Amino acid sequence: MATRVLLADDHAMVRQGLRLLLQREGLDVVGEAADGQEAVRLATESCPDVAVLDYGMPVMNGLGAAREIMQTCPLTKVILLTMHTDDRYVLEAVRLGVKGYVVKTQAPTDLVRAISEVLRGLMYLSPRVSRLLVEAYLAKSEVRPDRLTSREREVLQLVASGKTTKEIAGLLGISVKTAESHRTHILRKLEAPNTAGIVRYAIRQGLIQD
Amino acid sequence: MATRVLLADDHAMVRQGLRLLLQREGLDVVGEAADGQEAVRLATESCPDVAVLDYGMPVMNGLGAAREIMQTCPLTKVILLTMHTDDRYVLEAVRLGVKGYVVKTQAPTDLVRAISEVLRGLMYLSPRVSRLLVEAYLAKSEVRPDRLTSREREVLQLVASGKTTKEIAGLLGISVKTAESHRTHILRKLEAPNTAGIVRYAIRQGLIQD
DNA sequence: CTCGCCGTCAGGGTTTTCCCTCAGGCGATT
DNA sequence: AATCGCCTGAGGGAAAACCCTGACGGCGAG
Repeated sequence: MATRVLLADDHAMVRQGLRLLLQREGLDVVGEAADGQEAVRLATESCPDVAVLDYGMPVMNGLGAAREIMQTCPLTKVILLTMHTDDRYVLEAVRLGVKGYVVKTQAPTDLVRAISEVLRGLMYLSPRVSRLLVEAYLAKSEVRPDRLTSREREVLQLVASGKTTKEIAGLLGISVKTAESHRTHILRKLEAPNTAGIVRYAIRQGLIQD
Repeated sequence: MATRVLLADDHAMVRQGLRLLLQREGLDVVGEAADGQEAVRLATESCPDVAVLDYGMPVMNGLGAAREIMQTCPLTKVILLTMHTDDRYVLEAVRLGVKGYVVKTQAPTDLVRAISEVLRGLMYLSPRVSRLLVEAYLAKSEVRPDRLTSREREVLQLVASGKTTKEIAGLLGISVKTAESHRTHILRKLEAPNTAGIVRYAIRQGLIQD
């Protein structure tokens, strides 16, 4: 019996293309979803062997869907499909128990290989992704989530929403120097060169609306 | 002789999927590009019948690539492939001479239909897009003060990706003062108070990745 | 052929960000 | 008790962003 695969991506065009790619490899695509919730629903019904989930989907993103699917169908191997190679995403996903992490910029064979590997009980990460992980290991002997404190996250949201340091100080009832201090710490922890990096991070994490 | 198609998308996986979709329809995919510049280079060499360009690509986006391709190969019909249905960009693309505007959330048949339509000399817009266009036409008497020029959009992308004004000037081969000038105009047109607003706008419009 | 928009560049100004260092209080962990 | 992380705050300086004004050549529309 062929391997049963669930495919989730909000772009129907991309989804169909991937379906063709997988079918050509002899895989049985048993379901397609356009968002995370639909993916969870379909997975709950069929509990496929593999669930290939796009990271950036509306309603519920790939990571959220992965969490729920792995709870209801522990035997389903989840592979995340993503546009970016950000190491923090990978760490979060791996910590959650995702079996594969594949970047869309890679050749389709990468996804096919990922599926066969996770079916054998192994974990598969796209070359670029694993390289990032290795570099992270070498750089700091331990993989650190580099999490922001709650206060820093609060400041982060305000910065990303366009507030100046002075405004933030006023809003939080602290001195400008303190707000500035938080801002500096955020830049350090995120390894961002400037405000633009802060905003992109905040949006990626869903901390602010668009 | 089969229709010759150039395919440009930064995600190799998506690109391959689309290639399969198009080949299944009897189309001849004569080239694949991972960014706008590569697409322009390949198009200049082969001048295909149709160029299917993803909007959100690194180095040069789909609209920029479309502009250059249409200059060097006037006979090549350009179809933009995009994640978003933003009316402003549709209008700009149409004004530029793009023959098709297809949204990735649509079924693959939408792209196939678009190709056959533009080959017949017609214009094709995805259903959701054309509805927005009609609405825009109806409300046309109003002026759009916040429409960015192509140069401004170029600067916008660099700002949003974290580049400083000095770096942007170097990258574009213009003076720092000119880059600063563009930056100022962007802030005005977007009614944004600072960099954060620029980044959020760029991400909303899908002009930069993550 | 004007007129306006675009892209180019400049001077000169204020404000904000970015980057150091340093330090006290406070709560939790060791 | 001592240490550590977090929040708080400050001084001071370099860089970048922000905001005016003004200018000039090009190019397309009226």
